[in-house]
Amino acid sequence: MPRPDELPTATNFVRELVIADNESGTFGGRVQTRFPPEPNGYLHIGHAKAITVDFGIAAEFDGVCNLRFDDTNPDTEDTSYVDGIIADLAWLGFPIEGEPLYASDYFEQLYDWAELLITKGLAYVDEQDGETISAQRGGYGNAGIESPHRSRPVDENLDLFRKMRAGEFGEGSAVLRAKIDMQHENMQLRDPVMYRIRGVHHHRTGALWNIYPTYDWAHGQSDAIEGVTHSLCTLEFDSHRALYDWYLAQLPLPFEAPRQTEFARLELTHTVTSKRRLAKLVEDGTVDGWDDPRMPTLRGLRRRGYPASAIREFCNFIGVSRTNSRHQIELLESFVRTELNRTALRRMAVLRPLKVVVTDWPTDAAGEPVVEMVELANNPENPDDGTRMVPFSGVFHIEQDDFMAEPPPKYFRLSPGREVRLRGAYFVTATGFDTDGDGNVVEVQVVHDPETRGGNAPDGRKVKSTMHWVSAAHAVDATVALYDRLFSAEIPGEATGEAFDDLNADSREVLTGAKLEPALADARPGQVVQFERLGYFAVDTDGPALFHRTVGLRDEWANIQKRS
RNA sequence: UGGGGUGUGGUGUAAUUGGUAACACAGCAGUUUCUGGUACUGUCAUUCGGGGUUCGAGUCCCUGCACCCCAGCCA
Repeated sequence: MPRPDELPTATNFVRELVIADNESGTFGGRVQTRFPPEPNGYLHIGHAKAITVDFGIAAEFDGVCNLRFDDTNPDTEDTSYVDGIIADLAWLGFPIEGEPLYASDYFEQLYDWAELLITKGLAYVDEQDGETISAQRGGYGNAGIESPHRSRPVDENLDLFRKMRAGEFGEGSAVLRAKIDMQHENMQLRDPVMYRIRGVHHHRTGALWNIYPTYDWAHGQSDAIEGVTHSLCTLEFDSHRALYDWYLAQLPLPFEAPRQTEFARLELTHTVTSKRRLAKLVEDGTVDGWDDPRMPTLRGLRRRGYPASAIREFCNFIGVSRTNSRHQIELLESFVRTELNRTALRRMAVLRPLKVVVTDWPTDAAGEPVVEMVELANNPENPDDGTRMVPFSGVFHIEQDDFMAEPPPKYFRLSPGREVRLRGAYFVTATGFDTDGDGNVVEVQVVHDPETRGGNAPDGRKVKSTMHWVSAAHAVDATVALYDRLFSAEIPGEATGEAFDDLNADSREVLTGAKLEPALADARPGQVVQFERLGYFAVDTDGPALFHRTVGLRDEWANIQKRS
């Protein structure tokens, strides 16, 4: 199978567009993009796609991609998000050099340009309230009504606008509007608001400004100031493009006007990515925080153990199109498995322990059970990772799932009278078992074949199953958190219209009695290892007393059970 | 309701720009295997519906249909 970084990257319409621009010399062969998050939340998997597209296109054509914070709305923005976004970006593999850019750095230029529009008779101050303005905008197919202030003289507009800036008007008492066309079929062009009055503290400009530009007035102009050529954004801005172009056409730009191109945002099954919903999950305590391993945030995925490279490869692979779609989260998981299969060290851990006693196990001179060390590969996919020694003795734990008193067809694991292999150790055969009052198996007795030491039978006989195990006397205790989809429905909210109706109440199962092989005591925070036959598990930030299941292994037995 | 956008297998993305549907995931059937993992092999669509142009259409034309976006002083 081709390694992820060798997988063919399909072309896409954005790349084709840039190539065409370069051939026609539209931007003089220059390519510049930008990634423009608003600092009011943390980055999530959807941003990861935008990031790989924005940075990827720039890199591919030897251009630059700047990180620019779109901090035009002080109501919700905060420096802590700025720092968080920069950190997440670096983790994903896109460290920024030097200082990031901010739309707020251009407030003065934006203001000057606004006065220019007023002077040209293309903008006016409107003192009507929001509801009135909204009502006058009309509706789809319905006429708009012009504001009574629409035709006030330039001087009056200028005077009013300067007073807005000076803080002489109260919050919400006036706005600056572009004078375009109240009958336009594109609602975005029905005299959009350019500035609103806000009396709140801005995370960078403090109390300097009383007025703040809207997204539409700030974004294209910021692109132009920076020399962006290809302004890539998501589909919902399609109807804003006409406005983007209109503003730019009225201004004396230092560069050729940038051009906006929209593509579909990334949606995943069983996942929500709207900031509002993610914030609510945190606020309601449904999850532990923005970095809860169940969150689709970059910090959540990171804590869960998702390798940044796997996320990048996934984003590169899914392509860029204009089709609204939702990718199966299984595809992302397959990229995670592919990467982890190559890189994760193998270890043995028993999540739900069942005690097994080897009744014919030898004792030493002191009458203690003999302890043998068996050698196991750290990663069969990568011999360079070497081997480790694991203690084996007469009492050990296996997975409760790995023994059945009455095995169904196709069940290959341990059951009375059946012989299986303990990975790297011995062939054992079950001779008996004990149950508690409820009929649960609480102990299994086995006999071992000394000839099979190391895991192979000299007579060449085969067993159907190889199982993992952990010596009881040497086991390290740990807690393991198993995760399932946060939302049980493929499309959260599809049935009822409310995503939270589809919350999976069992998205986390915490197992406190897990038994680990000794080597795991040295696992580093954040390290991801494979628990053999179970899946990949990430060491918690606080150390190996807690593991998070990143993703399970593909499970043929589970499929067989599902079918019957 | 006006405008804009999008329809290719179960899912997502391709198709040398009119030349006989590719890749991945999922599924199914096998091979290999000291992980029921990995790896490998095979199998799984005629391109939203209906017309038309053409030797030839996923690509062009006509006509329906479905879904998404736009009426924040959010981005």
